[in-house]
Amino acid sequence: MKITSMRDLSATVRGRRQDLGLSQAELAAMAKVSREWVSGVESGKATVEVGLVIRLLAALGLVLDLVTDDPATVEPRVNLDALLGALRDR
Amino acid sequence: MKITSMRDLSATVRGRRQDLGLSQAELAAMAKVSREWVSGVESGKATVEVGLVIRLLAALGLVLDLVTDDPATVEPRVNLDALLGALRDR
DNA sequence: ACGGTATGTGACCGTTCGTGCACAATGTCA
DNA sequence: TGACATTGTGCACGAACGGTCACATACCGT
Repeated sequence: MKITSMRDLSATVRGRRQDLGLSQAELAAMAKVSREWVSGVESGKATVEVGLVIRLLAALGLVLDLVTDDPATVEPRVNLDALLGALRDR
Repeated sequence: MKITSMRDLSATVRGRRQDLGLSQAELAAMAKVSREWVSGVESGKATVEVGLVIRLLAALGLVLDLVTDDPATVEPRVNLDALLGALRDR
């Protein structure tokens, strides 16, 4: 599953947890976080700490794979529009 | 690149940024975060918000892929040892 | 319909985030 | 070696974290 937003992440977490037949409380105990925090992740809370997320994924038997978006790109390449836009109001 | 810890993530971010020929400041502007924050990520800070990390990876042209650790598993499967250990002191 | 479990949500609290700034340390290139 | 850019680190501040407790709602098997 490609993760480009918190929606993708939350959906994958919930689906995997249910596939494993775990409650939020059980998963929370395994990952050493609170049940409410798991609920937050599954509803797409974007401000959760990435370290805890990695722990959660490990408890679910999920591994993050980081791949380049554009396989053809070898030469250094910059999104100039994004860069200029971000720099405009500085 | 498989991401199982913050070390993996930070190393990948730094490598990719340098491949693109970007400074931390440029990358920070593109992802709309502070330069200091980027420095923290690249040094393995585990408490950074996952939403900002996703923005950063997008700016780097990187996509997260979430795959199951054990491809053979179809039936619900639980790491009972981990679960019991976590529940023990409750 | 009923009972128990599971999940969502809000408030409170102590802690820590992310930003911005300043300065030191490091790297780079002529 | 000497500018200059880049990166690391500490501080103060407002904002928000994650844990916990409480309660409401939703779900499920019988």
